[in-house]
Amino acid sequence: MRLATAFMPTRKEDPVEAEVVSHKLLTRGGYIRMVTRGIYNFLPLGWRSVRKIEQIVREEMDRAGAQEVLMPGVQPAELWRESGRWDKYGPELLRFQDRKGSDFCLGPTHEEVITDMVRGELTSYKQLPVNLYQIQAKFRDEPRPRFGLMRGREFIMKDAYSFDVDEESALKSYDIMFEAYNKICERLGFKFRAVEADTGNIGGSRSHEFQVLADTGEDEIVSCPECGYTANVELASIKVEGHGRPAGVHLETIQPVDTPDVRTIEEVSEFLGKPADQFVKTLLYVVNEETIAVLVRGDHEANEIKLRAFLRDERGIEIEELRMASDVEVKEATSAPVGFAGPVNLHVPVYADLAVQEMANFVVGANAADKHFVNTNHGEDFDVTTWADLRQARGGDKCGRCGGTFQAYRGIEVGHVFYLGTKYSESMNANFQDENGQQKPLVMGCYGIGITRMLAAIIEQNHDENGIIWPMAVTPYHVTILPLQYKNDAVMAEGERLYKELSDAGLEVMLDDRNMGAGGKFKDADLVGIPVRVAIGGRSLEEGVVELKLRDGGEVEKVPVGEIVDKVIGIVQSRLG
RNA sequence: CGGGGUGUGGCGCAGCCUGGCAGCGCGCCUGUUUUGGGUACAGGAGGUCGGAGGUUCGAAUCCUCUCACCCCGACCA
Repeated sequence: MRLATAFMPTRKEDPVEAEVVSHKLLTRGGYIRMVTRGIYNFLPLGWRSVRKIEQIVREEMDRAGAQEVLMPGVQPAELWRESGRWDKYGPELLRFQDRKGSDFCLGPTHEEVITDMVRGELTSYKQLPVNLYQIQAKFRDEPRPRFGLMRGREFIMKDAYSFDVDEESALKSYDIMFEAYNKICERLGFKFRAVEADTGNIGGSRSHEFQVLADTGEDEIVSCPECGYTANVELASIKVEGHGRPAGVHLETIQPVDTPDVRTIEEVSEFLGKPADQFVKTLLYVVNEETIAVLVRGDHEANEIKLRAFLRDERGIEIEELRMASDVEVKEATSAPVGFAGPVNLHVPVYADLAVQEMANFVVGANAADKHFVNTNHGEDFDVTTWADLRQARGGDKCGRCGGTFQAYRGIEVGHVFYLGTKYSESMNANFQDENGQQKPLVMGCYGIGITRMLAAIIEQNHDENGIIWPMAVTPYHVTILPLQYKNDAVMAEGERLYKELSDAGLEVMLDDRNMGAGGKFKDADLVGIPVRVAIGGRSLEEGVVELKLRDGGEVEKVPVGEIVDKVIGIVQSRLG
């Protein structure tokens, strides 16, 4: 590609709305442009890298025995009504009507369509297992798109769906996908972790996320160096040492204190001069119309996913609705404004996190405006209905599996694998006949990879202050040639020669034939991030050499013009593996 | 959805408070200059000031409504 006529609009300045480095560099480097919030154009360079990522994913999916299909972006409401998700999915599902007034949506995921596609076709156990995938644009009307390609509303995803005869076989399919995802992340050069995860509203029971480690990631994960247990903080189980208060601690008498107009833990903590870990937070939730209280230590975070699992598994509650109580409901339950809720004389079920069990003489809200209690003790001043692990894990917590100490990381979720079971096949009547002639629902799994999110994640892990540093596997071009003096015919001719010979050898080559100064060419080359750079200057050319430099480091190397072609080919081939 | 903010040539911004010629830097075009990390000078093109309504002799500026976008909190590939 010749830059003189290429559509590669680079910029000197960061886009004002960009927060993270991948968004800044993709925009400045001429890879993407925003069309409207959460929706992007992929310019020629950006699209080349997207297609390379797609191709790697495609190769690994095919190798794992999956078959590629393409489903529509526009989906009829009937299928969603059949699965029950038309009412459950919420405003993230973009809905609209056709000219006849029939309901449609833009596909945020494709369980319904794929189940519809195979039902009536996969009718015998002899046809199974089958795994189908597609690479296609999804649309989710995210409440808050941000960070460029990391959380768009329209994004490219690879989604795969497996169909098996029973759970055992389905878990084999799951493991095959799990391995394929590891392979894909390795080929893309990611530093990543496969972590145990929540299943969200896709449904199902077993699930792993593939998290690329990056400080800008939106997810928090913890990992135990002792036993290798790694999980999203939403899910990670925490071991609590011992039980109850430390022996010999003297229990003080509960006392009310005035706390005028201080509500949050930080405010009260500062006001009373006590650290947050001597507070107990009282959070009110509404479960199916009933108000409940959840207690966690002041410096801990309650975890709605654990709470949900606890209510379902330990309390046997069929959860229709679980949400934080509204201001009005808080007032009803505590007869105080928001910010002063506490467990003393609170007439709702009280579920407390295990960490609270070890606390004594702590501070709680007094269920009255501008008042808190100090020296509060569970068992003395209030009763806890049930103790449970209800908080989010964090670095330094004890591993729930082995008692080791968790390390915390931030991650970008680029992939997610689910064991679905028969959730969709049952609701949508996708059955097959087993070897005994019995009708059985297909057992399913589903597997997603955010292709365009991966593009952003690669840059988050591969950049410096000057720009992108592409891994050879996904760079839009392998090598860039910079003839530095555009009025020097010998320099330009040498550029043309290298461009032709390297292209003829099968490499993807960029030639900066623009009529501009050397400085601008160097700046753009660093920004755009092509891994191999060959600079041709008038003086060094007279000495019979050109200058080779790799984007990921090292010094400029002078290479005789007769050797440069073979040398570059060697570098590119060795890096492509 | 809740809270905070911004909309002015392609990009980044000033002007608004206190109404009176629509400006600056970058980029772009022409010429000269420079020729190894965004050279310098001169000339030039390009804007319904997000939109609608109102106040006024006069509105980018004041008022009302509206739309869009950004940032901080609950979701997900």
